[in-house]
Amino acid sequence: MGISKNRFHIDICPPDISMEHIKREYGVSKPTILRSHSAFGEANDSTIVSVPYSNQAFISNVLQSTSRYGLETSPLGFSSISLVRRPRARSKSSRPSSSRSRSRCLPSKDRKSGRRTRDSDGKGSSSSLTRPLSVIAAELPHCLVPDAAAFATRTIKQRVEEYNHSGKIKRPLNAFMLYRRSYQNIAKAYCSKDNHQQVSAICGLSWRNLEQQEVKLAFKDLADVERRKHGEAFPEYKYDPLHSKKGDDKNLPLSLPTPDGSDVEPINGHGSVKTSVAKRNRTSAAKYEFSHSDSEGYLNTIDAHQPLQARAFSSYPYWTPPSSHAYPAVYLEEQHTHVDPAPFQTYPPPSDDNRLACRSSPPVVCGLYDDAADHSVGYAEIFIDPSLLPCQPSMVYDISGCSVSVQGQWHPLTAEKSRTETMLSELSMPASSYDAYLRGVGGEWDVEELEELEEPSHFRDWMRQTGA
DNA sequence: AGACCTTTGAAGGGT
DNA sequence: ACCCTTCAAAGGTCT
Repeated sequence: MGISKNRFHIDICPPDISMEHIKREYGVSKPTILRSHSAFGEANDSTIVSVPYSNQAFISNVLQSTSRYGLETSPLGFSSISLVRRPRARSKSSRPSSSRSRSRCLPSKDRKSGRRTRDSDGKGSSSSLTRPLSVIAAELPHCLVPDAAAFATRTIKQRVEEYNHSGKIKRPLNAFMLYRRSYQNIAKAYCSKDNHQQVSAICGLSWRNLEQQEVKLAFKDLADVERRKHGEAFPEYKYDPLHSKKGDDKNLPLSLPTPDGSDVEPINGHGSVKTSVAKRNRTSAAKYEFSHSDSEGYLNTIDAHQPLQARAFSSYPYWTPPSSHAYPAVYLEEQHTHVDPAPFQTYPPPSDDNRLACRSSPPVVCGLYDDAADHSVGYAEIFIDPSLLPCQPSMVYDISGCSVSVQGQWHPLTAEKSRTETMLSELSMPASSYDAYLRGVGGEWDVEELEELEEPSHFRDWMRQTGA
């Protein structure tokens, strides 16, 4: 849904709320139903209600109500976003081969100058953005903020697996890319669609003009970690832009040794392999001496020094697909470490392969990344988006003996067990969701009868079996 | 189908 | 040292 200047739209799903309730809930006199549709392709019709906003009380009402209703767009200080679309670059056949896009035709200095011009002349996007995304994110607990620290500290095994999957070694993310990755979901809330031109513009504006220096320094530190870990995973990798042009390197197979010395298949990459052991002399001066095995300490260090962006790094231990706000999102993740899993619990988000019916059959149940590289004992953790629970978001649940983290707090509880069972029963999840939960995607998981999991001990046993 | 768009920053080669 | 280019993400848009 687009966002208009004076109204914003709420996706109420299912539409079991009366107009009177909407008026009372949101404090608006004339809500307008824009459309009804089947948001999940099933019987769960969704009603988009357009309501005006003009005061803080209304905003507060909306934010407090998002535990039950999905918030499609936010009223936080934004007017409509419109980008002045640049004329498309000439077709490949009609332009010089050395230029691949309009922007790339320009010197970097001119490109940056062009960005400033677009911003300064008022035609740029999100000129009404007045607060940095990190601050806005802290006020939108229902929005996902991917864990940049967890991303930057991905293990060598994870990075090699990514390389095996993509067939090429990706460049490490710089500070802005980490920042953009963290707050893109916040920025999306102010885009008409998942328009990444707008997302980039919003993130760029926030990063360039609004974000506090401490936040940027923290992301730069994470970028240093990302580069260092990338170098550890691919010690022979060397960025080679002259030979990495898309399309030009398709016939340039590279044989890259893995960190453990074993050979891998030749690849098409955006890097080349140095025959010598010499690597670039990294000029980055990490503020914190940090080993991957001590990511918790690293995060604590960051949090102690940079309280503002702690929200960004500690993040939330769950992942909420954009279109499934209205239902609890429950994820299942294999944890293989006895260390506080906070740095690892959100990355990577469920892939398309193991994401279960996020848009088709809420509640969502996901099997997350399974990284058994460094750990031997696996146990299950379940994550529930607290903003989607029909109760206070600060509650901590314990599902069948498994620790459950809510709002970044990790508490292996025993006292709240019955509450969880009560909560689950109150959710009235359709049988198909349980089925999906048990089956996984594409039949990758074993299917067990629901009855066998009614008892917590059964569930725990089941998790141990499947997690072994 | 695949390039383009949009952002910042890293890193390479060339001058 | 400076300039220029490419590419990291990412999904809609365009050719």
